[in-house]
Amino acid sequence: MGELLNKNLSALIDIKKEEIEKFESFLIKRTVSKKQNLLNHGSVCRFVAFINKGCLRSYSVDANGIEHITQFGVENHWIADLYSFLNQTPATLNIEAVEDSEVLLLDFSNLEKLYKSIPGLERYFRILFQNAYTSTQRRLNSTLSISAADRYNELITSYPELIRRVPLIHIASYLGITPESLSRIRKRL
Amino acid sequence: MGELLNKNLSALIDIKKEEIEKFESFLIKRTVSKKQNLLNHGSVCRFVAFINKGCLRSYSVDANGIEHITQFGVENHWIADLYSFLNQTPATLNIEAVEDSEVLLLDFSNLEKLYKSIPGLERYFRILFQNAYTSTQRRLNSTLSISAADRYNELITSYPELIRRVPLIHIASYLGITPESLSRIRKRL
DNA sequence: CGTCTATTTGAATGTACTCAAAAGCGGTGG
DNA sequence: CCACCGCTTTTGAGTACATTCAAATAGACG
Repeated sequence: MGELLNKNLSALIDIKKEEIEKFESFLIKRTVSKKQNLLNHGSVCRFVAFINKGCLRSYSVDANGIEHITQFGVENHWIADLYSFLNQTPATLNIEAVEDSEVLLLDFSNLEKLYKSIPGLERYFRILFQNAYTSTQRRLNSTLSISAADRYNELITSYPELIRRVPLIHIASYLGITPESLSRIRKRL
Repeated sequence: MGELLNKNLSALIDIKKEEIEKFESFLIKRTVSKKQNLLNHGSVCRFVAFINKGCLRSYSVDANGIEHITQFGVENHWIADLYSFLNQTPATLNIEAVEDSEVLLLDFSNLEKLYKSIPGLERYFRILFQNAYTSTQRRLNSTLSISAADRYNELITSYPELIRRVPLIHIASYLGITPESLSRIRKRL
């Protein structure tokens, strides 16, 4: 079901074959076609999703109707409205497929069970959250420290494939600027 | 040594008395007086610090010499340059005491040892990072979605004591605006 | 081929910025 | 205890940059 997930787990923790099988037995496979939503804001996020194939984005919509992208997720990464998931409160984020995608869903109550029966998972998610935390901190710091143009350059050098897979309108949203501003930044290069 | 830490641990995980004692035996107590640095950017962050008393801030300095505060830490919270700590690379952040403070330092190599000998710690830090991650995401989202004035209001309603303990110049830096702008925002209230 | 969305371009606007300076405040030493 | 000094906060004026609004062009997809 999840060779990719299998590798992902094994790369971070020592985990037995039967533990992986158990883990995978709790996952639900789902396909999400382009532009389709995996999560709608307002409903509780009942899962974390491991991306097997494709690309998704999570975003909020502000009071003026402007979208703000919190995360792009590609193969081998997890995506969710984590705050909603952890507190089982209505989501503030939407999650939408940028490409036709395939995800493995892990349910909230199942995750709690799995933490108990596969102790190594605590370590796995500890490392995952640790990395997610530091990269979000770095992104926040960039947002506060450097110009949109520099952030754009940083982004395309760190994730060059993103430009090919994601429309600029979403890149602009991720960077916190308008599509018009991004267009002008790109013209100057 | 750390009644506060003791409570903090016990609130999140099941942990035995002797495990807490073991944990605490690896901690080094240190006082940091106001304006003194606990960490200088450029040197490797060898510790995570649990704040027993006082208030510290972590911040970066950008190419124009402007400070950007990544975190305020008060009693019962941890502070570090986590990226530097985890990768044992030179820190990009400075950590400075805003008030006379007392911290308990946990060394990098000791933490790895403790993860092995006290399995519950994985869970403890998993939860800690999980929370840190979601709150940083929410802060990032606020930075991109709402005006500085609204972010200021959000901050003082969420952490009213911060205004009393931290000079406005630092609040401005945390919000990503100049002290002049913050002063004007406050005048309009 | 036609429609819908993404991207680009232009012009006018506004908000936060910089720079400069004054006022306020806290702490230290004589 | 008061005077001074340094740092914080406020205020003012001019500027710069991304934004908004509008419209044209380009691309993707059925």
